[in-house]
Amino acid sequence: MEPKQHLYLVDGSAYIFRAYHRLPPLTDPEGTPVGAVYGYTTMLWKLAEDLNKADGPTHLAVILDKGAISFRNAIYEHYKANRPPPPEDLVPQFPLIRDATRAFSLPCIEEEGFEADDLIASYARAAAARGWDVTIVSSDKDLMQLVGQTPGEGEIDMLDTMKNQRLHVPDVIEKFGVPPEKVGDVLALMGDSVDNVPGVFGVGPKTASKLIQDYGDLESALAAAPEMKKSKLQERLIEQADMARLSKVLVTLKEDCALPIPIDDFRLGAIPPDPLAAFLARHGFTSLLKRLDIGAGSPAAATRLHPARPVTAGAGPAEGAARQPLPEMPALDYEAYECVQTLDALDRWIERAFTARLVAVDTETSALDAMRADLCGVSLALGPNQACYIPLGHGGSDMFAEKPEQVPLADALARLKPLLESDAVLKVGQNIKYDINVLARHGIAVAPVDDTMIVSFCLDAGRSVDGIGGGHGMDELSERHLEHKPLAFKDICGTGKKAIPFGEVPLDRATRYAAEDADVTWRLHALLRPRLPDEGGTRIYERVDRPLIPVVARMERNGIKVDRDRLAHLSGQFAEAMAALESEIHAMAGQEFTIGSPKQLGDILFDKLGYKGGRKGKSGQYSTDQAILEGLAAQGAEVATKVLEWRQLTKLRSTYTEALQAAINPLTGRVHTSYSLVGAQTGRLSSTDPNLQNIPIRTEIGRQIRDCFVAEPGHVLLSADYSQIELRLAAHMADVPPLKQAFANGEDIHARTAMEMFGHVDRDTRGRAKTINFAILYGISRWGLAGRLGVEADEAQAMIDRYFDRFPGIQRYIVSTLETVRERGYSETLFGRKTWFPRIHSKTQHERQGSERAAINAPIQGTSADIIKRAMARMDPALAEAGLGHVRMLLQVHDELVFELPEGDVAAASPVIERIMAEAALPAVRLDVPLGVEIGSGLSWGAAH
DNA sequence: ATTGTCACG
DNA sequence: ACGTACGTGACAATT
Repeated sequence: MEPKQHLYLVDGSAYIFRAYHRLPPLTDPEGTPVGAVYGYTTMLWKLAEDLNKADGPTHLAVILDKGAISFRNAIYEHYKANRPPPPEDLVPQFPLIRDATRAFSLPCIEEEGFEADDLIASYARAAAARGWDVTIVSSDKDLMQLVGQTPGEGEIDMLDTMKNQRLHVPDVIEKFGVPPEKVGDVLALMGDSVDNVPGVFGVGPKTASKLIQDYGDLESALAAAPEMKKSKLQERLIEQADMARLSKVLVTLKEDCALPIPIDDFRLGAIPPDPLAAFLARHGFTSLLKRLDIGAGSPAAATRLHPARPVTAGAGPAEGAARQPLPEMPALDYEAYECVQTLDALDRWIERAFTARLVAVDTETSALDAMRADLCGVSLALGPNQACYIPLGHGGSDMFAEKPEQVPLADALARLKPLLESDAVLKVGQNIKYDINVLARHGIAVAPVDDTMIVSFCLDAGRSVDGIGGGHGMDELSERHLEHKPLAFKDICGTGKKAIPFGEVPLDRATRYAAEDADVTWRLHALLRPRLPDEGGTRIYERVDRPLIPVVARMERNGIKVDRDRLAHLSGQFAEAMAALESEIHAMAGQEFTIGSPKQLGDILFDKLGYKGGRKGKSGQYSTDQAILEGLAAQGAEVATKVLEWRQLTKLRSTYTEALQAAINPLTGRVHTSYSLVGAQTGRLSSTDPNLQNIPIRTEIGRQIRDCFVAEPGHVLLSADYSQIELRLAAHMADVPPLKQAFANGEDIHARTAMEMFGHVDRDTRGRAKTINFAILYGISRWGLAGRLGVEADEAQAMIDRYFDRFPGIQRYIVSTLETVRERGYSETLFGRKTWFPRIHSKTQHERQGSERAAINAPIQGTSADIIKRAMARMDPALAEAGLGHVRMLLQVHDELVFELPEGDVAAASPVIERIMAEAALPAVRLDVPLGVEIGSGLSWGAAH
């Protein structure tokens, strides 16, 4: 049995007139008269206070008149013609009623051609027919026709908030002498001078009521008139029978209007305080504002957090959950989608979205790069199958070509902007950072947002095995959670040479594809988002990853400047050197071959030239990787040295000097990478297109590429990086006193390790100690360490044993971490980020051990990622507060942040950046070790180190 | 599409 | 019998 629903319908237009006459002529700080608005606002406030009561409304909407003309004017041209124009200082208050309603995040309905009464009647009947109770908040006598209860349906009553009276059937009978269904007949006879309903002249309330009581209804009374005793009344009843009939039509409410917004959308949720506070502040309603801040008795009191939840297939409303069970989601229906091609249709969707307070959004573009792609359209979803596509850039760029009917881009964006920027409406996306950036380029700052991809990541990171079954892409999520395979992009646009841009796809197919994406996103959100609190994902999602979305989006839009000429120059140098090496290598090999082919190279080196190196891999191919070639070089094989040099140059040239030039965005002149927030299982970011997290630094020749990343004239690049952050975290997490102490004292940690391990420090022992330290972080194996150090496995084992001995805590950490991962299936960072290890119990030793090493590393690497993410999220506000709002954060490279700022601001910005990074774990986690931050600046990235 | 190699933290 | 450090992404050759 469905819990009882209770719909409140507020007659907003009628209310404002009453409020106007009852309240003093207040004006707001801008001088706008707001007396009536204030009255209206307090009325909404009072209603909102009932929101959490057991017998209060579950659904609510405000209904307004739109325009002065309705269908009744077509029937009777004098209808409402007597109305005096509204007072001058009331006129500017009409639009504010809508603003006030929006400020409460309540739906606001108005429909051209119908009066508020008709919409109220239609909604009331529709809701009652579903068994809902309905309260009409009004004192309009016309609406009293609706009061009562049809058997099997819900009850309709009225509420007069000014008199604080509820009106039921007996009250109507008392007022009119007839039951509600006869009220229309009474009204028809008596007429209404205000609305200019003629009625029968000389018949007032008393007479009208008496006539209907005596004869049953209007027609019977009119029919009986000739037999009545002669009187003025009888004469007029006969004479004006038609006027009475016309009046009946005028006072009869139209109860079957199309409902512009489904009733389900009126579902109440918590009222977000921010938009309300902004409204109250703007209009100087300080006493209400104070009550809101205090929280006592305010409508937002019960739920100060963001309401962030869907409306119908709810993801667990804060306080209304018990009332509405989660309905089954209907199967996906492509026919249900709407292609929005007119401004009116668009407005309707936007209004509905405001009402729903949660909308899934997806943008379609001409390409994958958010910083270059053109907008083709936007899709919205408000519930399962309630989705639309708004084409905006279809039909190609040819100005003269015939294009499908579309809302002009600028108009559509102007309408979408308030919705997409509204604090009160949560925008849900799958990888919404992309949409944020596309729309940011059109001047829309999308916020607040939720991201299904990131929700999935916070729940299920690492769940995939070999990339199968645990990814966070939409198609994959849809198949996994919705058992639905969405239309494939390539089936819509084709693939390869035959591919067409999305803007060329016919609208019907585009609508199916695009609206489906929004629909699926909405459904995924409804399914996944409620899992966060149940599965311990809320903390990391709400406190770390979600706040990072707009931050990373802005970094991507900032981009970084690269010196194209310098890159081109380097490229040329590399090419020359490569050509020289190539001929030398060919000469040494005694033949020409493709040096870049490991297969050919292996055959030349090992078969033709006879070097020793051995086969490797199931392919039966010779391995020619760096370690092997270095081995050969050590034996005196000069070819190997040349090949290594050649390889380095080709790598640098193709991956960096050439690719980076191509990556310069022609619109901005800068390089904009794309960060993935779900790219690394540990919680690290990853960078693509281009990858700016692997720019060379280790070799001199590679460093020249870093010098090509430059600041704008008058500016510098500032690089701030955590020093040894993972080792510091290991010292804390494993609780290793000597390591903690060394960090507290600011010692050279590798030297300290060398001292502990070997009893003395020199270049060799420090280098070996460094290797061992990293080995620990990565989950050590005797063979791995042996290979790295060039010693036998048992010697490596002896060193590991000694390390465990000198640094007590490390072994305990490893054992207990593995124990928990084996037991629970996941590891956790200090901030609660989970990484799953589905193969921790694998029967294959190799797989199992691989998982074990990753499981030892994940909490450390992941905690480091959490910390820098927290620093990033706090950085812009901190800089702004210090008057450094123009300092731009450009890049993140795992333990490093790169900024661009005017040269003169380095001294002011450095301590702010340093502090935010060093204190990023606080207050959630108090580390036993300090977080060291090193800062440098210069004209290029290379110079900033 | 997969493999080998190598750039980064 | 295997094949070793954790986490990534891009390119070129090869399938």
